[in-house]
Amino acid sequence: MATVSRVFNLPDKVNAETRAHVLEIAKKIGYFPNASARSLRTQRSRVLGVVLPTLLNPVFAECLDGIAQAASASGYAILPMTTDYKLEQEELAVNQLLAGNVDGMVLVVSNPATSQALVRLRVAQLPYVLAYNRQIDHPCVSVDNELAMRETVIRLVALGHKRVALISGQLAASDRAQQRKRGFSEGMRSHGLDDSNCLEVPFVETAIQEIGKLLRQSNRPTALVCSNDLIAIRSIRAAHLAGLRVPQDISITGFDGIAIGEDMTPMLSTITQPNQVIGQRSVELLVRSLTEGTPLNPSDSLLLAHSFRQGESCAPVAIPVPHS
Amino acid sequence: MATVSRVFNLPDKVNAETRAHVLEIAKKIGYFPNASARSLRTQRSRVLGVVLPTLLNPVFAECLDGIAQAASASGYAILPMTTDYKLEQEELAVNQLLAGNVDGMVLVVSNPATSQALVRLRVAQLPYVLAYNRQIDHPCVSVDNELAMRETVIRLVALGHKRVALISGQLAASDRAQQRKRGFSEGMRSHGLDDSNCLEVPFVETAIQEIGKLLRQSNRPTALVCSNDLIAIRSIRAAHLAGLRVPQDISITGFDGIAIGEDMTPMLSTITQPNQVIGQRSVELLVRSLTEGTPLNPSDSLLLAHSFRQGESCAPVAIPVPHS
DNA sequence: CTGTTAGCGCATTCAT
DNA sequence: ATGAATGCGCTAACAG
Repeated sequence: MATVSRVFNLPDKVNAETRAHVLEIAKKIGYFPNASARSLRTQRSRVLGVVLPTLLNPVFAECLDGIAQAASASGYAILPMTTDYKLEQEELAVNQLLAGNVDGMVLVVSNPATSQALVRLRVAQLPYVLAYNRQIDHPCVSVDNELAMRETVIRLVALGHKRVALISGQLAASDRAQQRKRGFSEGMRSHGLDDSNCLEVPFVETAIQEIGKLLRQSNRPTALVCSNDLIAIRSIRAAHLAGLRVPQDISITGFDGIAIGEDMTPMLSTITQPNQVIGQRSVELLVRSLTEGTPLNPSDSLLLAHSFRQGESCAPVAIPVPHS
Repeated sequence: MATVSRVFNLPDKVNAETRAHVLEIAKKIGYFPNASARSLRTQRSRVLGVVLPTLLNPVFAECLDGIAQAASASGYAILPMTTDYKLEQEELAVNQLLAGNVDGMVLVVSNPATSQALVRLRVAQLPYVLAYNRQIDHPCVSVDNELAMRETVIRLVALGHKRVALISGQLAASDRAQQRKRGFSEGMRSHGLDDSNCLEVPFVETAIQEIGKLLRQSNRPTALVCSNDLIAIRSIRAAHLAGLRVPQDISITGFDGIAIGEDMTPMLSTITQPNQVIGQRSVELLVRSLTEGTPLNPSDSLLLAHSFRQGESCAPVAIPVPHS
């Protein structure tokens, strides 16, 4: 019995032919170690919990793909839960995962600074890594949202745009949205431009209409900076519905770099994050901590490089306002 | 100890004040039942395995979302694995899930008729449901791919199209692709049209170029029927790159009904499947079988309704060929 | 190198 | 309605 256990866990500590014999019989009778018993005995499940807002935004599906890959490569399974950006669900998910005996968690939360879910994790002493979030008190894997947005504003300004609006998702539900807004404002103000043109489109169902309304105003913006790709895609749609050509009549940028943006026409101009890599690195941090038994610190946080995908949804401003 | 167990599992079988007392103390010391011990004892993990080709195609992300919802609603957790359409990975995933003590599995396989993974499941006596696949020997939740494709061909023919090409993903890696091709052929032949115009684009990287090549031929098709939405989106791109307008110069249809197709311009005309519902129903079948202890039969299979989303990527053929 | 033993935390008899 | 005892299948410590 102990020998069989060794064959599966410490194969070197058992004689080669004994091992072969055991393996042969195992194959024959279809035996393999029972995961629950193993977990009970070792107090480790080799399962990682994953908490994401939704799988319906490809940015998180891509990230989960990376998480799944990295976990699998390290011999871990994953147990994903979605929160739909709701705080209660965030806590619920963490509790269920905690009850599920996961060894650690990767999560994307609404706001790390105020998250009760994270408090629970701290108390439970469970290792965790935040993905996409960025906050001084937690180990995070993310990009520099502010910087990326400032850079984008600079690009648009260089193309001659002066009336630029930010189209943002629900600000309260996401620290990323807030950081991106901050970056937008900084970028605009540093050029002496008005940063107050911000449209929050909290509901998917009505987003296109609301953006359309903005675009039909007489003094409409010449460029839209969107806080994520899904909103950018809807903005492009809204522009078309309003009779505007993208990018000739209006420039539009996104944020996230979801794969499908590259196959659209016009190809989405956007800030790309390495979504799969964000997932992978998060898992790697977690696994390293688990393996080495070293606790995870905020100082372990990773800031990954973003980049700008040129795309086709941005162009120089159409009719430069005559200067005097 | 037994009382505490009852409080968590059979609350009615314990005195109300005893229960309250236990619960209070549990809260205080942060106690909750250990999942591994419970699984070991009951021989059920309350975890469902999920095997999908990839999360990078939104169709499966949407389905997984449905699976996660339904599982959560029934008190089950899910353990997803992706196969990237590879047979070895399919088997590997099933084996790992089997070793992981899952109570049942929802899977999307390449070909149910030949899948070794399914043989393993049969042998292991583990309940499972196939999603998207459709095969007489297994319990499946799917739509009628052949019919949907025939209907689509009819629509295009009604718009005056005669030279219609099928753009398909890797046929060998998916029974759906084969069924859809069959439906295309049947539809074309029933109208006396040439059904031999089929382009297989196995690799994402080169798909757009290959489709572009087809579109630059002198006798190019006036409509493309694509075997999934991702390919349809790439076809639209290829058409634009070839200088063709969609739908004025060429009509293009998809299959799957991924949400993002609705926000594109032109809005994707496509056959929509109820992706989240496919996931939900699959889980419901599984859970019912698990709960009632009744084995799952091929006769439990569900055929869900598809529908055609009108979209904007189809139009009457531009220059009808003069008839004599 | 292999076998014996104990106990991980729980659900489930069987008593009470 | 509650408590005491057993074993789910495994790993780890120890003995041989």
